[in-house]
Amino acid sequence: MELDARKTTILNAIIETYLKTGEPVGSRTISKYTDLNLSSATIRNEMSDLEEMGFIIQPHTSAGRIPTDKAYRLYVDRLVEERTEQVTAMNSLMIAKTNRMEEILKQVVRLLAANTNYTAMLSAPSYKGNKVKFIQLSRVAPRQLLNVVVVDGNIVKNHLIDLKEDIDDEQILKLNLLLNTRFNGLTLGEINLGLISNVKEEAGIHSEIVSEVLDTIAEVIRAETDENMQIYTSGANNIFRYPELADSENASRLISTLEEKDVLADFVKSAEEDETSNGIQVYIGDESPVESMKDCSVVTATYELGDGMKGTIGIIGPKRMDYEHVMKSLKTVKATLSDVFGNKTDPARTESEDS
Amino acid sequence: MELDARKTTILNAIIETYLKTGEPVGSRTISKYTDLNLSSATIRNEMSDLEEMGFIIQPHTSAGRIPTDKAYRLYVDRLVEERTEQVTAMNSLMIAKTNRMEEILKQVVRLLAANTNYTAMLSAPSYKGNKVKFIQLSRVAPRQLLNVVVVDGNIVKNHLIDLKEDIDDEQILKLNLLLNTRFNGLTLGEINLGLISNVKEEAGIHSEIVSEVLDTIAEVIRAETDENMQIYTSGANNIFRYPELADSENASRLISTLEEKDVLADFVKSAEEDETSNGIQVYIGDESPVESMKDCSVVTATYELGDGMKGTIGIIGPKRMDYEHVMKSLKTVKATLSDVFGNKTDPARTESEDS
DNA sequence: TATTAGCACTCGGTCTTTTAGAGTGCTAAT
DNA sequence: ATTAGCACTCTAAAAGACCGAGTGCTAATA
Repeated sequence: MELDARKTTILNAIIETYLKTGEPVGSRTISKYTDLNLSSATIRNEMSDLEEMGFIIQPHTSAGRIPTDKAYRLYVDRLVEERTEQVTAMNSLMIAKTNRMEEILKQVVRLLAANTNYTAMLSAPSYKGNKVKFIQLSRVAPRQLLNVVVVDGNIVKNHLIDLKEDIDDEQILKLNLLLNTRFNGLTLGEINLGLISNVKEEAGIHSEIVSEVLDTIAEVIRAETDENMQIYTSGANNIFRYPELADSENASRLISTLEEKDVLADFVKSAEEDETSNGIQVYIGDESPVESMKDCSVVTATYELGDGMKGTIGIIGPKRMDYEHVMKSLKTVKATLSDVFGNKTDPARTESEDS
Repeated sequence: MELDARKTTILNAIIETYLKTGEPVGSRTISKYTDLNLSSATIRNEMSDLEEMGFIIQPHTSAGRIPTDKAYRLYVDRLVEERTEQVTAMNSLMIAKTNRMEEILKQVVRLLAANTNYTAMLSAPSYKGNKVKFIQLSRVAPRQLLNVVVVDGNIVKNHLIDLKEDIDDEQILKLNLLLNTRFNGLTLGEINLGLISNVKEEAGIHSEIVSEVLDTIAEVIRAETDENMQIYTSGANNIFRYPELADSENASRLISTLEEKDVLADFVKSAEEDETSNGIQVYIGDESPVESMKDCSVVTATYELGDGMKGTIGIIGPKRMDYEHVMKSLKTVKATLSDVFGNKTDPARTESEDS
């Protein structure tokens, strides 16, 4: 069977009506809603076809129809094509001036949730692949060294090292020189255990201390490549706005996922991998890799701050979410973030991160 | 009217039964449950008295009675008195060895939630009042300085400073000297704007740069005294276990509070202020300063890591929570935390924090 | 005087029945 | 190909019936 123009119109009308009301849509409604001027009987026939084709289903015999995931997919794909590239300045998105990146991100995610009435998530930009710019050891106390690593994007990592034996200033100087010569310009990913053991040998003298120091650095790096991604969420309570998500069974699982951020982190990671042309990704129901979101749709976008720093923003809502609005909002936020943080000399960029 | 022994016994029976079932308790139940050997009629008379005294109420005419906040308060106070000081080793509390403080805290809060079946919260230890141990400026790029501040408790704060003009090594050295002389040994709270403007004058030369640097430091400190307390929560979904909290109205508000951590931060702060003898605090219903927890009870405990570093752990649950178990768990966690982190040379302590 | 048995009464919860209405599928007419 | 009409289905909501837990009161009892 062919999905001709009329069927498409009808299907669209069904989807849009359902997005608004959340109630199954009947033939009579469509007959009035569209400008097709068809009687409900005709619509019924078409609907019967559409059901056969798997685009809509009846929750029960004598109810109207609701869209299936397949229908949503069609709808979203068309939306994406239309590329309403008009990134309208979301004027409600007035970011209060703060210097603290973290605060800004929290605000952004809050705004996003408030603006859409869905749940919003945001992963802080991660700086995997950024180059080491500066390494420094300094003495804090007789047997305590502070190790600071600055990487591209002005991210600062630091770590305190407790030593078993003393070390004098000259040795520290030497070590600093060595570290900078060997590691500068490398990405954290490139500084692997092999390289580190190389440097250990090279250091020779005081290998004990060097070893300790390098182990610490290795650990910092490992912590980096690990999945300790910062994720902020907001508007979890919005799920209660949508009865189909609000039953305690489902809500409980969702809340749990949102609270224990690690599942979200995995999600974000995989979302960053399946890049799309316009950077926006839509997961409808089962398409999402997260079990607890089987009844939701998730729309994500990746934002970039230059320097290869990337993060992800996402909206989690019912399948009948207002995809158009959500995608527009995400685009706006994406643009805004790049705008605010993209500029190298912006003070907000000089914010440091913890180790 | 007097709250005599028999009334107390009956009230206790009511509370304990209600804690278990969550259903209003009738006279007949009590008549069987207690070893008083009284008929339901007698119990009814007593219950009528207890109601008049404000300890129990009927949700509706023909229902049993449920305890009021006043009754819970009585019950809890007695529990506290009994001081079951036997901090039993919560053997399920096997903290996996990790070096990252943050990870440990997250695990602790998760365990606490799992162990009690309520919602748990935990504030990371804050180091207000700790003394500056070490300050260092170093050049990262021609017009970029890295400012590192280490305070007692081995907390590292750092901040990058972008300069408008160049600065040479000698000047940096001088500044370092100045900063350490003037600020070492002071608490972050003591380094106020007045002192900073003093130092600014003292520096004299290159006041432009010094000014910039000091402003940055001032900002770091301000950020500290600000309420940017780290708070972890777990088991928010547990509220769905208790029907009296699970209606979407209430759940929504609770979830929202748990997600936007700032209200919790205020709570924690005030909880740290009203210290009790045994360090455990119980807020029943309206006693809690947080609006959305009017239908909950909250039990908090303050833990200390020496060095004056303090944090708070808390349990949020229904008023009919198992106070005894909760308090025991909190005590155990409190002890465990001090144990794990209290030791100065423990590697976990050398963890740094972000600025 | 304190306790208890007994009884009428209340009222929320559950289960069943009824009803209204939305929607369908099918058929016959256009 | 479209539509009007009709019988049929099924849900949600309303209405009623009923149960039972629980109470308050009174009169009997120890």
